[in-house]
Amino acid sequence: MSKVEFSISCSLCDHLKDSLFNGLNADELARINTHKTCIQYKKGQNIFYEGTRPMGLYCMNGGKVKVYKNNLQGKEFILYISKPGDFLGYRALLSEEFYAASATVLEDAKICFIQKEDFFEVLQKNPVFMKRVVKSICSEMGIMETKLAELAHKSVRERLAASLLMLKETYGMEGESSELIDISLTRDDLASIVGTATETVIRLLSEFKNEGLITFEGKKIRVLEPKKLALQADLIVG
Amino acid sequence: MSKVEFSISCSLCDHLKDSLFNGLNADELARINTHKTCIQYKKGQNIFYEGTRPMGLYCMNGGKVKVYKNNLQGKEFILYISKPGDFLGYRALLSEEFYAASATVLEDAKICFIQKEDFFEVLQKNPVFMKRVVKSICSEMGIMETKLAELAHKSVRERLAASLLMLKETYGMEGESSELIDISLTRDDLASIVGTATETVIRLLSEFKNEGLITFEGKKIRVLEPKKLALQADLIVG
DNA sequence: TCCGGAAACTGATAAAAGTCATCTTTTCAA
DNA sequence: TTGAAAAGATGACTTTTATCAGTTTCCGGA
Repeated sequence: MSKVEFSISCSLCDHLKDSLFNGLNADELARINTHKTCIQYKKGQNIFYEGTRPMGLYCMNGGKVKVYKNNLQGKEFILYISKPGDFLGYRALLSEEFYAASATVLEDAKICFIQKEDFFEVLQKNPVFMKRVVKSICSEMGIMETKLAELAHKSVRERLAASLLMLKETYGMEGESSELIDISLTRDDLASIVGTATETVIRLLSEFKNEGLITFEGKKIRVLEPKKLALQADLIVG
Repeated sequence: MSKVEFSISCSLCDHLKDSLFNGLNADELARINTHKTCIQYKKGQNIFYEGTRPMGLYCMNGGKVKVYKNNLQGKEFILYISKPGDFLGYRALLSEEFYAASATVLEDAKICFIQKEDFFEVLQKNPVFMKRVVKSICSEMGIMETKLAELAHKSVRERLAASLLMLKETYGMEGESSELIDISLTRDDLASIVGTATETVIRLLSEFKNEGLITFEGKKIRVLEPKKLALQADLIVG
């Protein structure tokens, strides 16, 4: 397990345009850069643990990271999957609490760490940036409200279909009439996203496959019939 | 169904000290007051509906309100129960989206409506207030993350026990060795909080009663054995 | 290239929870 | 005060999903 440092200026970052930092001026980006450390993580490495104190903000430059909670029995539930341009761990930073979740690398990742003082200074001096951050957080909360209601009343089958569609929206690679979900998740990970047992995911995936809704390509899943999948997810009325 | 107006200055409000407005100066409170309208609602009346556009901020002065989402089949899931001092509907306001949930009065309520322009002006001119609002939202998100993980992996029995304890924490009236949950919820409401069927709540409540963990007092529930209930909720290790 | 462990898969079984039907009790308004 | 509607309760039954035990397949490092 190696943690290799790398160096990239925020102003030159490919993902600046997708990030909440987009729109900051040169001075502000320089301030963000001041004490920044950028590290390459390997699959399986941990970024932060639930219950520890946040010291700054992580900003994704490459790869994919899962943010999850474990219950007392060790069962995992994945709250988010972060991709380049996303902030990581800013919620606990802004609420001045310990991390409520842990973060682990799913696919080899490059992540920059920004000292909280630098982030807070830019945040306090730039009301437009503050507003954008607040808007993003509140939008995220709306998504979580929807997830809560779905988790409460949808069946596992419906939730799996909905999760596949969500993953397609976020990681989908366009094909002619179908889309490949370009993220390699184990059945365990998928179960942790849906909130169910691994065996149940395996069984339902093969049902969806037999029904012609999806196919497997190596470790990845291709969505053949998004409309029919949306019907299964009870997202649209049949 | 009558909506009776009433009048109260924020600076004289009993609940100012519990509210995010606490700490605002006289000028700022005056600005909040400028276009404020205060209305008394009866049980069952609606405050706002999912899918509509927020025009301002609701601030609870009395009573109790449920914030909930309905799924396509009409099943309800209660996201929050708001009490005096709480803000209502500020998430959608700050994310500039439509309401993602609906709000209905559980117990006769007095609610003030603050025009969004007034709220935003105070928010933008007072960075300390902004920081407090952001901190509160992020803290709320942490609670939702925990709820999501619990909903995913806890049994209905565990969730009901946890919900009763949560209600006790928020609405508990101290007794000698037991606490009365001072909010009258129907079994339907309780089912919508836990995310289960009404019959299941009824059965589990009578189990808890037979096990001596709770008793019923009129429409309310008294928690006799919070520690044993916490064990049932799998919140502490037995 | 071969071995060991992880991941994927399958089947059997049990437990949890939803649904439906029915009945009783409570509440509230005419 | 009473009668209808809402809320609460109970039983029978079904479906869903978890759990456990076992097998097969895949993949990376020695």
